[in-house]
Amino acid sequence: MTPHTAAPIRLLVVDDHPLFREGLARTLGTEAGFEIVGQAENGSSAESLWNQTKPDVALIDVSMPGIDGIETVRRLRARHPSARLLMLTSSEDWDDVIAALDAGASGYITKSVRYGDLVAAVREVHAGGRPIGETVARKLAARDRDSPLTPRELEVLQLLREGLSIDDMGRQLAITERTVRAHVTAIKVKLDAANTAQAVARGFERGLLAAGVPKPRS
Amino acid sequence: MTPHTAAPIRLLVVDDHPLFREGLARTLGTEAGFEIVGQAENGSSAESLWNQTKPDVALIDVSMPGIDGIETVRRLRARHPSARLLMLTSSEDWDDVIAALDAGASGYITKSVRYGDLVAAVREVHAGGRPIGETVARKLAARDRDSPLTPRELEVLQLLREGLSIDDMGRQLAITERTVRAHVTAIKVKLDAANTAQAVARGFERGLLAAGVPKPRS
DNA sequence: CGCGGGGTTGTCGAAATCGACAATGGCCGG
DNA sequence: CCGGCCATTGTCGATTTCGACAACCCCGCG
Repeated sequence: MTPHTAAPIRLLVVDDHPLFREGLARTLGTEAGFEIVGQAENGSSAESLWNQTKPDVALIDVSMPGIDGIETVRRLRARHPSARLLMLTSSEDWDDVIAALDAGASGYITKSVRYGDLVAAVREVHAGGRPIGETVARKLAARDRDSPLTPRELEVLQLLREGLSIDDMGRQLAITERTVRAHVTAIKVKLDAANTAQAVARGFERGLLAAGVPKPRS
Repeated sequence: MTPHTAAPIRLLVVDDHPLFREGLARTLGTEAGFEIVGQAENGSSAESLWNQTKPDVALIDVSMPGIDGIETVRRLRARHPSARLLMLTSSEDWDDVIAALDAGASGYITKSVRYGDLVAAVREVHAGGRPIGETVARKLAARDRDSPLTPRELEVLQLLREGLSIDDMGRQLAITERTVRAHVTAIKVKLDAANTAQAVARGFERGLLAAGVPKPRS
């Protein structure tokens, strides 16, 4: 069972839910070849712990209060380009998947996987691989054709979802109402929607909008 | 600490996320006075396992594919009126809180609590208490103003999602535009939305609208 | 039987959105 | 270098929706 591991994989677990984090740490800690060197409950704590412990791999939850997982990845990446970061997520949010990989995550895995899959994923990341899971990979490949909207239009759709009026969106984006209307019109055409209301609905249906809370504005 | 516990609390853990369930089970299993007698990943499995193992307390996740936690509680309650069921939830959804307690859950606790709180809650449930957590309790008291939509309003929200105009909805529902408007207004007020667009978004966020395809019309 | 809530309808003017057109400048890839 | 896509802005009137009133009917509940 335990073939005298030459050097155990040193793990840092980052998750805001104590229950999950604790359970995960304890479970992985019993796994052969794994060593939990730290637990963090938020992004800033993760940063300082990384500096202190210099783990081999960090398991980072996507959604966290304050500095979220994506931002944490970005920051760690900036200071430690060789860091191996495996994202963990509960909901399969494609925006987050893309954002995470763009930010420099080595892998992306959902919390719905079986325990052994997670262990395998950690080992793969440690070995330099980029596990992203079958379902995630499949959807990721299909994201191009599933995103008929231009970046700007997507942005407008986000604001639309938040209930802003055309005027407010104009102010928010620092453009004229006319322009916003042009975008909204384009969105409705592209999503085959009769209303802004249906446009938003289509956004959710197509995964352009996540079910969670709207992203914080920069 | 004392290994010779007179009678350990026999626990059944029900959660669809293997990672979380496994971690929780292992962690609680090391706790003095606790014994994990089974793990279930869905409602039906939970039922049969309950019958087999007759646990003292069941930890049941709210959101699960297929038979969800609420329904599981309802079924277990029906067959085992004395069952002690502690609900676990990741998101603080008040509708679920109410539904769970109505269904017969003994307690309700969020996954964001610290580990010790969960242990305490399990013990409290086992002792016949009804822990519901401070935040949950506070919001529960205020559930009146969080009132969900009336059936009719929900129906209107569905149509709104499909992109129908006020007029079309009127025809569809065989009522006047004025009435539809009244419903729409009520929806926006209740969902705290500024637009129909945001109302739809809120519908998705609150789970009033499913991400799938709209239901076929009769 | 009265009370209250849900569902229904009405009116009004004010506000927002739509729709269809045309035009400019920037940037990327052929 | 040119064509095309994207973002931007403009104008026009027509249409839709909003918001805040008030009112009625029906039903279940105490």
